[in-house]
Amino acid sequence: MRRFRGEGLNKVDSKGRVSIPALFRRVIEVCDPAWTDGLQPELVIVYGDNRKNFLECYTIDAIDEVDQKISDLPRGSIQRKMLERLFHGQSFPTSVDDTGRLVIPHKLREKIGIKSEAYFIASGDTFQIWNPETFQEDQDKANAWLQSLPEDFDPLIYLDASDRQPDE
Amino acid sequence: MRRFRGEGLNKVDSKGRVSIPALFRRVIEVCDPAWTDGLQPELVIVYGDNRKNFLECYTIDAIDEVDQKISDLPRGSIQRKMLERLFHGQSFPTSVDDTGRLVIPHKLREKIGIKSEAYFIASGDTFQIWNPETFQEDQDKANAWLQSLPEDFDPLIYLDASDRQPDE
DNA sequence: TTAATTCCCATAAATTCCCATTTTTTTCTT
DNA sequence: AAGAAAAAAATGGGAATTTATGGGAATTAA
Repeated sequence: MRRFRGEGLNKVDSKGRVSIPALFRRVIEVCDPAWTDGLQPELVIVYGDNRKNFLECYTIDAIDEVDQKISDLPRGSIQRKMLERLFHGQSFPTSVDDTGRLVIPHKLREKIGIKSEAYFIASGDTFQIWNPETFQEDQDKANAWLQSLPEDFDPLIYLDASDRQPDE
Repeated sequence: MRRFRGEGLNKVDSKGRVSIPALFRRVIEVCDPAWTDGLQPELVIVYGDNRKNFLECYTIDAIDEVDQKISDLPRGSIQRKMLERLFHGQSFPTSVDDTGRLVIPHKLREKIGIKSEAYFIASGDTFQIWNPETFQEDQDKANAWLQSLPEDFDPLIYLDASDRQPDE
C-alpha cells in the first residue's frame, strides 16, 4: 500500500480550488481501483471530528478499508453509529480534476479557517489540509514539547512501543 | 454497491417538496435496476420505527435485499411479522422528480417535526432525513460524549475492535 | 368543488468545464 | 557546470452546466 510523504503550501482561489501537491496525486491515483490514465482519481475528505482543526483526506483504498471495518461492527451499536456518522455523513467525496486541483467547499474552508492558502501534510495513508497559521501553531507546540525532553532523548524509541498492548 | 456519503440542508416548501442532495441522487439512480436516463429513479422511505425520530431512505437495491431476508424468515414467526409490518406496511415508495426533488407527505413531515428545512445525512447504503434542530441535539450529545473521553482518544480505535467478539 | 397533488416552466446561485498564462522543475546541450 | 529548451506544476478567468428553489396551471382525489 502506497503512502503519502511530504508537505506543501498552495494557493486557494475564490472558487475554493487548490492544487494538490504532485507527489500526493500519484498516490491518490494508484490507490483508486477505478482510476486509469485520463480519468479523475477520487478521494474522500473527512471533516466531522470537531476536536481536529484540519481536514483528513482518504484515498479510495483507505476509505474502503474503513467502510469494511465499520460494517463489521454490530448493527445498532453506539460505536457503529458514531463512525457511520463521521465517515459516511460528515465526509465529502470528490475527485482531482485534470489540472491536478481539488475544490474545497465553502463550508469546509470555514471549518478549518482557510482563506487564501492551504497547507498539505502527509500522514501515512491519508493526508491533512490545514490553515497554514493553525498548522504553525500546532508545530510550535510540538517543538516546545520536544525541547522539554532530555538532551539525548530520541523519539525513535517510540517505534519499539508498537508491539506492546494498547493500554500498557 | 454504491454507498451514500455526505450531508446537506435543504428547504422544504409548502407542498412538501425538497431537493435531494445531488450526490445522493447519483446513488439512488445507480441503485435502481429499472432506472435509465430520463426516468425518475425510485426509492423507499421507511418511517415505522418510532424510536427513531428521522426518516430512513432505502434505494431499490437496498430494499430488495431487506425483502429477500424477510422472505427467508419462517412464515408466521413474530420476527417476520414485525419486519413485514415495518418494511412493507410502514414505508412509502416514491421517486425523485425531474428537478431532483422528493415530496415528503404531510404525515411524514409531522412525524419527524419538519417545517421549513430538512437535513440529510448518509448512513451507509441508506440516508436519513431529520428535522435540523433534532439532528443538532443528537449531534450535541455525540460531541459531549466525545469530549468526555481522554484528550488523545481516537474513535478510530473502534475500527480495530471489529476482529474481536461482539461482546468482548 | 375544494383541497391536495402532479406537472411544467422559470430563475438565481453555485459548480464544473475548458482554455490560457505563469512559474517551477527537469532534461538536454555545449 | 551553465545556460537553454522542454516538461510538468500551479494558477487564473470566463463560459457552460447543474443545483436549488419558487410559482402557477393542470390533474386527480376526497
